[in-house]
Amino acid sequence: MTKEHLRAMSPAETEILRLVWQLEEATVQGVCEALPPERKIAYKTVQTLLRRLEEKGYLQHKTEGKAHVFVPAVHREQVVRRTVLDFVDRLFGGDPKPLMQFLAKDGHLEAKDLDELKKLIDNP
Amino acid sequence: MTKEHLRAMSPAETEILRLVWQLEEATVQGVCEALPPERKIAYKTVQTLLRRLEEKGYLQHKTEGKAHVFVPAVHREQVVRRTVLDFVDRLFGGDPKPLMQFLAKDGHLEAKDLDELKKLIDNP
DNA sequence: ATTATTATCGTACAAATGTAAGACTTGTCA
DNA sequence: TGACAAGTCTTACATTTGTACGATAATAAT
Repeated sequence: MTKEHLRAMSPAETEILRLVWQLEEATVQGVCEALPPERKIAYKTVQTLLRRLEEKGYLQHKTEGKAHVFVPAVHREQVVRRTVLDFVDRLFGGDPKPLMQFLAKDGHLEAKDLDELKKLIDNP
Repeated sequence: MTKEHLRAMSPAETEILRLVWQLEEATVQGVCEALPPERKIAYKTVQTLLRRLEEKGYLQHKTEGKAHVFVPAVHREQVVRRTVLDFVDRLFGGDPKPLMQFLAKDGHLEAKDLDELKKLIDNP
């Protein structure tokens, strides 16, 4: 259970890790391109963030050509779980209901999504 | 709208601010007592955190006896909103659905809560 | 092969964060 | 009214975070 020892990611790191998950595997370039255009952040900075994520154990890399290709080193689900629970702890003292409520009324969900969600609630 | 200028709270600050919300108003003492017993953190540290929250504009204080009584300076709903949306942005790229899903199946919700939630979904 | 391109690696550095101790002040109780 | 307890105010300090540059190394193009 290596997972317990993972130091928490910082917000900026979280942002980057999400992109690696999305891309499944990614070079620095790749991440840079996947960034929302309004998010101005230097190549070198992304590089640093990826390196730190690797140091912390969230990513690994293989070398391909001259570039590093980063891949997740722990399951996304696991990380999401820890991160969300921690967030709920800090902001709501561990009670997820207020968060659900907020999302249901303020979370910009489409009717379709809400429907899906109800199904999800019914068969867990 | 003063609200836009609020610097983000740090995780530790969030934890403390939540307690002030819970208590409605609180002294350093009060917050210390409201902390979960497993959370070991010095009086002086709580004091620092409260001061920083005030510097950042989340709290104000009045003096009562020799102690400061801290009270929220911005609406909780507002802060929660910004904080949650920011969180969803970083971890899910702005899509709240995965978060809802996680909460629905992994969020330790009681059947009763889920029911409530469904009602909430139906009349938003 | 020489050059241009593109990466990485090591380094930097100010600001924020988590954590708290020491000095000084002020109500409070004997 | 003077000592004491409980506060605040000032300061500290190691770490982490956000942001990035310069030197160097590897690959691709000519």
